Amino acid sequence: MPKIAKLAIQSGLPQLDRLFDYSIPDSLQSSVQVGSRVKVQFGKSKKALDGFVVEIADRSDFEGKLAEIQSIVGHQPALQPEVFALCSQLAERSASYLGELLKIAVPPHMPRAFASHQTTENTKVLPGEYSSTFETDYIEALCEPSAKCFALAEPRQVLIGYQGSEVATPSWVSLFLLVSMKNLERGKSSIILVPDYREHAMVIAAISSLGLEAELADYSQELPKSKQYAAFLKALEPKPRIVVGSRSAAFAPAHNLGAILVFDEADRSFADQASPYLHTRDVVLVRQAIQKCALLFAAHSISTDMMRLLENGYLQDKSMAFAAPRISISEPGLRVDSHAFSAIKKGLTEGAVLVQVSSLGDSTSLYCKRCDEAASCKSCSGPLWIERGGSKKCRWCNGFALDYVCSCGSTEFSLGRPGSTRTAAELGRAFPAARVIESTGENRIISIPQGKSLVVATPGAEPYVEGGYFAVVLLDARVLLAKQNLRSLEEAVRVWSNAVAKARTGGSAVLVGVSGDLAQLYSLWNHSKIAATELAARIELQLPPAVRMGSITAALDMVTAISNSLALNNSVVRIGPAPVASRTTEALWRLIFKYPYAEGLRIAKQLRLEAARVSAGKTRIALSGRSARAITVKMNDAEVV
DNA sequence: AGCACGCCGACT
DNA sequence: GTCGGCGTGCTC
Repeated sequence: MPKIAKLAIQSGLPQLDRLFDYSIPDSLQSSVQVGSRVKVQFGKSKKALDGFVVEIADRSDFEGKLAEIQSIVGHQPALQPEVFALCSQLAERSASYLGELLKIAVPPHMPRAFASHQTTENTKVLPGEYSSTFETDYIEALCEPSAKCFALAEPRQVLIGYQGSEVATPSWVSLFLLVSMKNLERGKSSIILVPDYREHAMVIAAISSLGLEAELADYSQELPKSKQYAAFLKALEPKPRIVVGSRSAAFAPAHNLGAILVFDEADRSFADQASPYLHTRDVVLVRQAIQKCALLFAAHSISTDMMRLLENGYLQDKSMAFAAPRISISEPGLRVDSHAFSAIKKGLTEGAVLVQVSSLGDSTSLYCKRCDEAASCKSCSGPLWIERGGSKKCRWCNGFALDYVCSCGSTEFSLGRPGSTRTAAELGRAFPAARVIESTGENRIISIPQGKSLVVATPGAEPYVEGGYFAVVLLDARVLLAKQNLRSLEEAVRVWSNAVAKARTGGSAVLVGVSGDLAQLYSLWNHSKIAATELAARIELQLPPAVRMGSITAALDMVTAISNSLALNNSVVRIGPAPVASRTTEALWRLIFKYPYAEGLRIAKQLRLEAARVSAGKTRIALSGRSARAITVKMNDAEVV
């Protein structure tokens, strides 16, 4: 009896978000299985498209004549049923469509990388020969199927050992690897998600020093596409693995998935900047619900999103037990005040010191010496700053303004707050014996050797040093706090804490220029009180994450039509529409809408229908020449405030 | 996305 | 009479 296959077609067309039946030719009867990637002729397109077998059935409900599957790609099913379920649920929830999610979840087939891929040796069974600072019971509890936890991680390095070798690594790395090893022991896989390549490098380094490379599927985005495909193929094998990666690894196939482990979920890099604008936090919450695996978030601070999930009981608090770091605070005053100065001085007598500054370059701003006017770009009127090399540059358009003259005719300027370069130069003069290292987002240093180094770094660019820093000074703490942004407080606390976590045991930290309740709570490392207070304020103001907030961007007539349809749901609060700056000649308007979490799925479905109806036939052509979406829907857009 | 079907204006 | 404009709709 010839079978038919129900296929999800991988295409960029929203209206094809359903299954299509194809007959399986005799020659492929034995090889086609659920999850197989196949080539099919579809519609009027000349070249064959990729499809994924979602179901195999005896008969079809389709009236017309079925086309045949042309060929099969690869020999392992490329789309696991769980990953298919994840993609379809996320497509619904994000007002997107299956094809777009499949593009994220399954990389395109690469014949050469496929041919050279070799299956690795069978996983060696771990005899539990590891040593750590964690109780076995604690690790076991985190590994329980369906355990959903948050852990405030000890803000320092700890030791982890396996079969005689021992390494010092950040506490969260140690914890994640212990959970992964426990899973390997039980024949289960783990997925470790990290915000960027420095954390990625830490995890990979620890895995290799523990001798676990054979089970590693390295999902790094830094690797060439062929290596990324090799990692996908390795994760696809029916063997337990440790998958390590960033956003895209949340979709990685995994044999017998035991746990998903996420470090620092509030880092911006977990929010996708491209459609369907998903946040990794939401992706893993949905995946956990589908696979019933363990889910563990760890961080050095508590985001309001984590706090919300802890308060409503969705996550269990499994914070590590540790001694709070020593933090002193100083009142607003001089930028490098006596507290900061003496901490740097004392730290440098023993080893490396970390100084966190808010921005890179030489000077964050420029003012005319004669009329005190702020210098601004001639072409876009953005503020000028002085970059590392000493040139004047525009913050908005990145253009150079080398021969800038103030509108009053003066060419004499005074400098604003120092950036990393000038801070490094000034501190270098004050501490001539120290080796001064500057690390910024543009020019990042992953780790430095031990020794008397003075490291000046912007948030997120702090290098690791083995054993940790003797002192950590948060120099521009107040500047980070004062950003005009809904999340400035939790973001400031997060970046301070990630810096403090790089101090050694017994090292000191100084929070410079912040006073009041926040400074008091911070010096006591009372993250739960800080997060609870912040969440309470958001609930009072009905701002995320107390409610969800989304946005719709399109031409005014389309936004208005969709806004009217949203108005039918009286739990939705609409703000706008307001015009937004756009690079295209066409004027774009944006509507912001707030809605309760429980309404999310219904609203996403409604918006998807509405957007398809309103934009039918109105696809505009982007400047690049490619067709672009006429309507952009973000179901979770915290950036708009 | 492609591509065909379909129903109204100026042409050998 | 009919060639062709691109609005509408379908793709197993």
